[in-house]
Amino acid sequence: MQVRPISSCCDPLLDAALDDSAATDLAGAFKVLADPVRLRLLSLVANAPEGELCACDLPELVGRSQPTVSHHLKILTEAGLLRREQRGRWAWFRIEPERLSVLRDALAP
Amino acid sequence: MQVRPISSCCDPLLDAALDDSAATDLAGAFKVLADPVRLRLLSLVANAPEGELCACDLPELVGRSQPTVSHHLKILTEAGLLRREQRGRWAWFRIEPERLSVLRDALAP
DNA sequence: CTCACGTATCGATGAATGTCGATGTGAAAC
DNA sequence: GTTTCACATCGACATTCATCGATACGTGAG
Repeated sequence: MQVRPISSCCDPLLDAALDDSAATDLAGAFKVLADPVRLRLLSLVANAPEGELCACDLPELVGRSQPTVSHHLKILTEAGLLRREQRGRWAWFRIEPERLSVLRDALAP
Repeated sequence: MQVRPISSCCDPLLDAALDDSAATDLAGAFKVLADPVRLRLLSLVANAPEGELCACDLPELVGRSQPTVSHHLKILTEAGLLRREQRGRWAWFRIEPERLSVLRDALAP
């Protein structure tokens, strides 16, 4: 999946008609959230004890193989929804909550 | 695409970890918004002069064939985001704005 | 009843995407 | 240097989906 960082692209949906390019950008952002495994990864990291989670625990938590989890983590990170930090041999992830507010604003009335 | 009416399925993403079934429901809702043509249809209807738009005008407005537009309108209607009203030979569409707030709440902090 | 027209459905097709086994990469431990 | 381990990338496959031409459906007009 081609992923661009989620960024403010447009007025709220109900306030102004989208042009073609803004619609493509916004649809791309929603596509990142349109997968159950990615939503679970996001919510697991967001609700982790210290606000962060080791990638090593995620395949078992979401019931998918290690390559599949790695694939989804890359998409979430490239979208800017997760921040990756390497510690020794392990990768730790945190939520970047501001990115979600961009999408929330696009749905605002 | 298999579409279910968008309905509240879960606490906000950042407040509680999603279980498998809630994640599937929420992902399905975001899938409806994950297409640029559907987003343009939504915003065109939402910003129409009288709050409603005739399906007959939409293929030209979004640059897609009549069957394609009909397909997307069905998905949006089944998701509950649009309301369809038949008038004679024409179909008119209005926004159902409450459905968007379900998704906005799922992204709330 | 028949025709005209707006819309929905069907069938086919090409493109995108989720998935996983196999393998590559890079860093720490010995 | 070699081994081990965590993670990323690759290649292949099956599935899903957007798209459109052809056609069916349904409603109002004549």
